[in-house]
Amino acid sequence: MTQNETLVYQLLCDADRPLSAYNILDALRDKGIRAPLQVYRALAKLVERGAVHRIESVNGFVACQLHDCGGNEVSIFMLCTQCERAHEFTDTSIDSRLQRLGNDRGFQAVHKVIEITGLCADCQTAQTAVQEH
Amino acid sequence: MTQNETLVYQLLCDADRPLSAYNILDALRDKGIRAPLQVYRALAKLVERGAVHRIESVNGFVACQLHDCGGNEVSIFMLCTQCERAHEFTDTSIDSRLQRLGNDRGFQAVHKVIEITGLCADCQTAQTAVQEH
DNA sequence: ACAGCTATGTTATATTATAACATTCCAAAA
DNA sequence: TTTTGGAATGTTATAATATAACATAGCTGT
Repeated sequence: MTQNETLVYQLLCDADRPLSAYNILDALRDKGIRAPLQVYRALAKLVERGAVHRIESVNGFVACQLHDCGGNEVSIFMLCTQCERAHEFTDTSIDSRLQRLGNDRGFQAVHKVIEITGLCADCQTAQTAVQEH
Repeated sequence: MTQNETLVYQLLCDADRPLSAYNILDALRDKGIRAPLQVYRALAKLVERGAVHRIESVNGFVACQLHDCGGNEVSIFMLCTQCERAHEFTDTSIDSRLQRLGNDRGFQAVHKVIEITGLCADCQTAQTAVQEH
């Protein structure tokens, strides 16, 4: 990994939620990162390599949470609108079903995005507690 | 539907691919649309009503292609990088599996995004033809 | 040394989206 | 009829996200 990629990757690993490119830029200013392109270039490489995933729904980036995520299986993200955390899963059955849906139509899939936005369990209970209060 | 919503909706219905908000703005300038907000406001209403879907992977918008798309089932989009067309499907099995995946973790889903990017059947054959040529 | 490739840096600009505030329009209550 | 309250609209400015174009540096194999 190059210098800039390492910086960006480490930051994403330490973060507990997806970061935008400009979040990253701001966080790494004192480490020598000065322009958006430096961040976007590092991100592009990391994403290409599967070390980082782009979250389309929030225009953000997270470090891959699955050690075995070689890019073979689709990652499924659950995104909490409250705490902003992103949890990553895979599901073989959804994966193969989606694959077949494409095959049936002769569609040659290159990239798949599955993102669920809502309230995670923790934030639901927190919210209920406030309401009952 | 209001004036602006009608304009935007008609344009999207006539389009054969997702349009960006600024595509729409440009196309409707001579119809009285002058500012991004007019487009974004119309889009927000149309999306809320399920008449239009936002495509996260391309930051674009398409008219719903499913007459029965009441918003109950998740829409699955296949996006061709060549012709840029977006085809919309639903799949009960993926839908319920995804729902269960959320339920198992106590996640309260509000919105789901499923988008597959790649080459549609037509563009694959077109591309093969060129290569063989 | 030098040729070619990758990474880097820098400035400018394109694209996507929203904030803040003023105005108009219309329907329902007085 | 007037008023008044809400929705829709319009306008300007600006925020947030992303890429183009070009210059430089560093490294590797010949």
